[in-house]
Amino acid sequence: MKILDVLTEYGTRSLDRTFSYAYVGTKPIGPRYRIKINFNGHLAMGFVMQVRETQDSPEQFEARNGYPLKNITNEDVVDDVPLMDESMMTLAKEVADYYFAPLISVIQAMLPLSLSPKLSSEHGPKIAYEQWVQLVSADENGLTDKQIEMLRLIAKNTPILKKEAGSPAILKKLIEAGRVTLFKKEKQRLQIPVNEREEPHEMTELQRQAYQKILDSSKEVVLLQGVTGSGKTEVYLRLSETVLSQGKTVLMLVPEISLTPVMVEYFSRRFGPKVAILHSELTPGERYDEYRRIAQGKASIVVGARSAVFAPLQNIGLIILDEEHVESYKQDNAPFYHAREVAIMRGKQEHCKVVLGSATPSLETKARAVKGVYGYAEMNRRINEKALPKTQIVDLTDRRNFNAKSEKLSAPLQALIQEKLNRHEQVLLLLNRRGYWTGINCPKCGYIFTCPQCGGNLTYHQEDSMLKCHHCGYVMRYPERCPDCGNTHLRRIGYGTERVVKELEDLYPGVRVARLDSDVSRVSKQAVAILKAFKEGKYDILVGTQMIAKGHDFPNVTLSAVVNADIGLALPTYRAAERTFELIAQAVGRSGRSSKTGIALIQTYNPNHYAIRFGASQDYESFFRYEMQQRKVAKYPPYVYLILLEFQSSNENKLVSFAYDFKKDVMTQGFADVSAIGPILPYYAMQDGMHKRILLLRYKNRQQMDDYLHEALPRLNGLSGVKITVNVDPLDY
DNA sequence: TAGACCCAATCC
DNA sequence: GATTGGGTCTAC
Repeated sequence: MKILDVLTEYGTRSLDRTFSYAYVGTKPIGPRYRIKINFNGHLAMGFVMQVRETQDSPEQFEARNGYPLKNITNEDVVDDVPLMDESMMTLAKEVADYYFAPLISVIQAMLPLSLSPKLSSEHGPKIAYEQWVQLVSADENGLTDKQIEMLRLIAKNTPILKKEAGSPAILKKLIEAGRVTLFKKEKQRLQIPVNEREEPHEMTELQRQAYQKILDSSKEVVLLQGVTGSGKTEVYLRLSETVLSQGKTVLMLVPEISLTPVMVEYFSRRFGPKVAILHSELTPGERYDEYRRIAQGKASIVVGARSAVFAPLQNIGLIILDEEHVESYKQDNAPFYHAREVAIMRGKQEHCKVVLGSATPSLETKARAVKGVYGYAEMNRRINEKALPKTQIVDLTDRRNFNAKSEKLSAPLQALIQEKLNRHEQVLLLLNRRGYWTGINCPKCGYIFTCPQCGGNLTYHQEDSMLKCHHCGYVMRYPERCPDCGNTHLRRIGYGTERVVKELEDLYPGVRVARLDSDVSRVSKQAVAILKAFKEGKYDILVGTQMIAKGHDFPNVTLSAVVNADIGLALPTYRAAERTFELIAQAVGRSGRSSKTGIALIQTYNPNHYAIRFGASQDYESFFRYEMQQRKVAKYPPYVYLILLEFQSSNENKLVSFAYDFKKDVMTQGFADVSAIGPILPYYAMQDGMHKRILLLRYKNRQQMDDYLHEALPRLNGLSGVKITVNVDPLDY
């Protein structure tokens, strides 16, 4: 008798183990096939982990194990082939292990909906087919003129899409006459623009050295640190060329979806149509097609965002993570994986180089490069020796920097914008806050409009006159009066991107201002359209959140300004300074990328803060040294590891005592160098009726803590109705 | 006393 | 995650 050990589709900790079924079918079956199972009296999707033989009869099996086996028949087998190859399975196990995530939930994160081991995959898109017409014989004898016309068209263009051939009735006659046949072929739903081929650019001396150093490095992971404008992309392309010429494939990761089209264009100009795209904004159908195209070996380059790290490429020769420091590489819901870490796991497994590119590497990566764990290549000058832009810091606490026209845009900034507008050059304004006013309260009774779902602050959006919660998505219409005291005069505080646009339009009548933040880019393709229009000079000023600061090359921008550099500094995370430094450094790097000299301006209430000073002067090395000291003193990464545990329950009393019990359990293990912060109320303390507490573990010995948690989580999970989520290497707190 | 409701255990 | 079964509460 064949026994199947299967995972169920449910990604919970208590079900992170296999269940056994008897296979009585005849169809091929094996590891990584999906089957439909009867699980506790209901239908569910199962995922086969192992097939084994037993000599036992069903009765003997039941006597030996204490439960009867349920049968799996031919009808229950979903797949004809395994869903993934063994190496992807090994990767899934490693990711699940590292992130304390149920294995099935990692597998589900890796696969497009249609191939995912869950029942809902049955409603996913199917393979789309197109009908094609193939010429059999061009013999025109006995055909009508209309039929001959079509036959000649087909003869000239065979094979031709059926719908392009013309009248179906005439085509039918031609088929009956044996002149042509129909066949069907898989349709590729995602149309990737075809670009003209381009010869490689001559590399500069610095690029050539970096390229060679990466190839020669004995380390598998190499940090490529190149200042903005130093031409990292050309190095990526040359490395890819080398790897492709060896018959291997390339995985190219970019931090944001809006950067994929640009990168795809670079690669397709250089290497032609063997590029596939994978990211979460593709339609499920497009994603499915691209996934299969990659799995079938029809693409040798994959460009994509975070989830593309799981692209089913075979024979990988190179993985590149551009802008390695960007936090969007970390998934912000379970299993909380970081594409950089997964890429490194994959690189190790496939024995291929992993190149981490950045102008301002994350402290973790830089520290490892300094220690020699990673290889290191540097490009410290811009192409054509272009000077970095001049920078100016404007002290917002000094009233002399303001005039009567604006409370948000200082006089020096106003003057610079005017100067650039006069010269028909472009301006980039960065503000890390969406919306119009960022807070509403009642000056009479002190009532503050907060989110009833999660307690966060509500932001007023003028676009649709709504109050929105940026954390959980709660929306309400803008109230005319205070719900407490009825006062109709509400106080509006703070400002976001929408308000800055309004301010600019008032200050410079006739100016063309575009805005780009996640409100705008939520409408698909809007981000790409706005970036393109701005590049083409259809706008004078682009206002946006950090999504406009990354990777984009705007040749005509000669002024970039950070409207309020302090927003990031106030955030409750150990990375506040690093984020602020990055934002400023990136903003400065956006200005003056072509022949014109650029200038960058930083408005801040903390003009002497090291993150702002070093950011403005683009002095990464000094920032790195200073911030490393801070982290060492404060006991934060990269000096320690972090794990964030989140506890959830509807019963607050049980929740709190459970959280303290957990902490006690950790702290009484007698581990050295372990500290725990909390349990504390998280910033967002409620979520659909569930209370939350968090516990932050800091430790030095990863192996020790891993072993402990792998034992403790199953033991303590689900006790007294408290749910535990684990976030390994969290970026907040 | 039947039905509603909640909680914890179980799933092969 | 879905189902079940037991315990407790509640309305008439």
